[in-house]
Amino acid sequence: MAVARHETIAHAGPNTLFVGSVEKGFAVLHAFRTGQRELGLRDLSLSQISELSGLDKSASQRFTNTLVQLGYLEKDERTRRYRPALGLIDFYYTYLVSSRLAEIAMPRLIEASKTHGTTVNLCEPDGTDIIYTIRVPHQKAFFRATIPGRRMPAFCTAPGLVILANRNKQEVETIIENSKLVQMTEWTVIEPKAIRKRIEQARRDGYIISSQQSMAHEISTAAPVVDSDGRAFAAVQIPVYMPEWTTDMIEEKIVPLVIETARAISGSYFSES
Amino acid sequence: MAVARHETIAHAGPNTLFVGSVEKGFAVLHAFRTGQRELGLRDLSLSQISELSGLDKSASQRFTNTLVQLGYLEKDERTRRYRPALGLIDFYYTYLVSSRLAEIAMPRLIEASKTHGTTVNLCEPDGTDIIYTIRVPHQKAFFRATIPGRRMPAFCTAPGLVILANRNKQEVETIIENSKLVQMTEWTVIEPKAIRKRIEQARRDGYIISSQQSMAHEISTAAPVVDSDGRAFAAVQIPVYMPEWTTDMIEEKIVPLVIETARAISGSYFSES
DNA sequence: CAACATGTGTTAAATAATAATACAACTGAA
DNA sequence: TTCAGTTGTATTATTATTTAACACATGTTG
Repeated sequence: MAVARHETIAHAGPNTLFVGSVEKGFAVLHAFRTGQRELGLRDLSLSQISELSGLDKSASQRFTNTLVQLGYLEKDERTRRYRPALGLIDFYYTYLVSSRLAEIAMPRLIEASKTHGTTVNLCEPDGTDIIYTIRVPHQKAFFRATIPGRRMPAFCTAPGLVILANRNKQEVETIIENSKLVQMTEWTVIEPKAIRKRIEQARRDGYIISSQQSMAHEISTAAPVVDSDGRAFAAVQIPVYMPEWTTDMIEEKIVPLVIETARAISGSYFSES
Repeated sequence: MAVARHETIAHAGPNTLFVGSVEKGFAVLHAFRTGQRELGLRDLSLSQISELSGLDKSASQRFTNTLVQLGYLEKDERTRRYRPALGLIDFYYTYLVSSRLAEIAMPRLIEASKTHGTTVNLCEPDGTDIIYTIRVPHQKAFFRATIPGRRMPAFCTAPGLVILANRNKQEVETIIENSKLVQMTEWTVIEPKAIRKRIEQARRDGYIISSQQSMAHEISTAAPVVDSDGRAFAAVQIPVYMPEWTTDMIEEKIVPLVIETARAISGSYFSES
């Protein structure tokens, strides 16, 4: 049982320096993300939380109560349901404010978004995913697609692929192997060979244009942000939409903008410190 | 001692339904926010974490380790310092994706930002603060001032004051009483009488223009987002900067835009459900 | 209205978190 | 380079804190 407690949730943090209660608290918070994705629910009942987090009823009760007291969840006393509360926003601020990358990138992303009136995003890799770190929105889009913190698979997104293009082959293989290669749209490329080819192409070009790979009508262009060794640790991405934009227009206007913005960020990043 | 454990950090969660370890985990994360604000540090050593969080060395060690394993902190093995990690971004997503307000507001804020090429923000009240929930940035500004999750005192910000203008008097008094009335700039109004007057004015007008109250050269305009009882629970805010914008221009262009955007959000909010 | 599901509160039991300690690794001054 | 001081790491016995089971209350649905 002493071990089972950790196994249940995720890791084996087998040593005495791992506090399981912290993990369980976060498990409750994550239940809301999966609850939204899988069940489409904004708020969850105690038993749903229990289900989604893998904690038993008693534990769910204690952690939920704790999170309410701390201001990370709020409870609707009428429906007895819980939902994420404003306190959670603090962590995004905490992350960004201590990120040198974000500080350098922000003004350049804003500038870039004004050039052609497009959305401009900064993405960072996390395992087999990329995460949208900063978004400067300009077009309306499907709500979830406009929120910072959104995760997408690296293998089928422009930012994911340009980042892989500037990583060594072993890393690329590891990511491809561990990715769930699922179709996001009917055009999504999921054959490892074809994916490697696209990465190869992106490495030669220094950018990538990715059409309808993760969302219909969306064409996504991205270029890598690299450190002094040429290793990518982020990407600048600009999405545009299909009837209005053609590949020719993108090649002419978006590609140079994306490349230049990414290069400027890379440059400042390792010159300033 | 049994009690002291809770007292140390913050609350009295005196019952058995409160899990102290969760609070301590968050205390470590918050140390980074205060560390950034008070010491200007991006990363913290173990002893700094201990200092800032109020946890002893052993506890800091355990919680820090736990948070690293969970992906919320990362450790630079060379300098032995810790910093916030990418995992923290998940919570912003979790909050926004389950917020009906955010979903309704997002497209309207984007639209509004294009009208005159200005930044447009959505703010929500939290105790004596307001928090910038969604930002659609258009102008470059002091980095920290551009990040979602930023907190500002309600009493000296346009969004704070318009929200108070649409709350009952008791709530207003409570907030004023509990606020630390400090000068943010040399023009900040900090006398309770004068603050009440500004709130009164904002109630009559349905909006507020606030000049250099929290930042030099910044003029901030805001209008309330209200529920079906007329109670404000958010605000739309547009900041503009001083040489370029004059009060007349703001009255003419920004005020109607802010009011209309806030009204549209309010309308959708309680019509859709 | 009954049967069921879900939420709430309390408890004894013992696991998992604690804080003290000792050791190791840096840091910088002499 | 050495040494003192500081900071980080690892281990442990102790027990306070979390646990899970239970019983009760409340709401929900056929």
